[in-house]
Amino acid sequence: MTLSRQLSKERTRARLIQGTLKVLYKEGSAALTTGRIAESAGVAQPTFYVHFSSIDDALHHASELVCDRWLRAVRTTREEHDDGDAGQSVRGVLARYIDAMVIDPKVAELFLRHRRDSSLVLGRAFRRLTDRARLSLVEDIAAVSHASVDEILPCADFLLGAVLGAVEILLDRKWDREAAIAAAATMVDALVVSRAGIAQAAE
Amino acid sequence: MTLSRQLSKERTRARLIQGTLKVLYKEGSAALTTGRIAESAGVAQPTFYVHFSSIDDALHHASELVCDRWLRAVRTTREEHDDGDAGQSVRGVLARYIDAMVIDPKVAELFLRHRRDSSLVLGRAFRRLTDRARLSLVEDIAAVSHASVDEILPCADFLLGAVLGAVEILLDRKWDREAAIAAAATMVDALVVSRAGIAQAAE
DNA sequence: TGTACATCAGTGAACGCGCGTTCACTGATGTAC
DNA sequence: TGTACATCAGTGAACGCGCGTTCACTGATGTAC
Repeated sequence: MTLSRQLSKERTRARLIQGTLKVLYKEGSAALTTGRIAESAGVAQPTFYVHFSSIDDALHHASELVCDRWLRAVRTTREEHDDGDAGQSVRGVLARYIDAMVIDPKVAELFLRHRRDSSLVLGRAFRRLTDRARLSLVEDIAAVSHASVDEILPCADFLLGAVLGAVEILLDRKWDREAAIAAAATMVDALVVSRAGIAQAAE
Repeated sequence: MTLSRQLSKERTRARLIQGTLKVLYKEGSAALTTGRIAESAGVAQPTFYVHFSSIDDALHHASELVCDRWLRAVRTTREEHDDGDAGQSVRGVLARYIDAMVIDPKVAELFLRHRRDSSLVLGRAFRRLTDRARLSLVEDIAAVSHASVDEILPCADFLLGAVLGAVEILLDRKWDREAAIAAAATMVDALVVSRAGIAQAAE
């Protein structure tokens, strides 16, 4: 069963991208060298340059993969237990966003670690993803609460903060999924209810 | 006006520590070399080794400085506008914690960036600081609300998340201080009020 | 189907560069008399 | 106070190492006839 050239090349490329994320997750950005990436992918070091022009190039493609996957997941993720409610309440919306991140805990960890670190290509990609997710989250929350997008837009970062806080707690295995989602929903509900006062105070 | 040897050495050492933080903040951990640190401190590169045995050693001392400074600040910071209320309400407690971080925005940014990155010595120090701050925050919040430490301890990460969320928004200059503190207080209040249900659901 | 040739993913070897690290040295500061 | 010597913070030069990067080469896959 010999693989076609194209398929074989695509597999090696995919392994290199996974290797990039794996080294970054396990050893940190200081250990992210072409040699370590290639080793993690099970190929010789110069093979890295057959697929990517630099480590930044590999990170760019890795971040595209990761971001696309997350955006797709947040659109399709449904609550496991109570399907009828899915996305129809604040709690349901938060559950979708939280679940979409927790699907791949290692990538979620990388996101939390690098989302404010613009010195790495990954950080800059995560920042763009954050901008998209923030707007999308506001729209979804507005749709299921008695608030307009404009009213809660100023709170966007706090809403996203509640989601990321829940994700963080789940990654650290401190709470179970239901409790984390409930806590995030409590905080978001309170913030949305007080939206008039907050919006007024904001710059 | 010649400086004494001891004073001169202490100054160079302090400049190297500041240089370490400055390079890390401006150029990221990838650019954190002994050469760049020494350059930032205005000394020759081998001078770095007169004061520190390695970059990790310098980071260790830098993190000690930063963490000590923050812990002192959180104890002494008082609200600027309404002194009478200082620390006597949930809002007052949150204001103290948030202000203590925002005093030095660049260090706060480094904290947010590296607090989950255990590959750097700084990250590990920040994690220990987080553990101390979390417990301290829970105690302070419990003292000003109708809740015991045990009741809100499970929520500790969400409380800290609200503080860090406010700090993040202030660093990004999206809100003013009052609005950010008010929003954090709204979320924390809601969480503390619902503490019984949350505590029950938590593992 | 079989053969001769073309393509190309992957590799070993080699290279220059920048880094961490060491060390003999300098000259200003400190000290003993 | 003055002098001779000791100390030591800071430095220029040199080193080895690991990294990114390049390249000629290999051998399996693809293709034309």
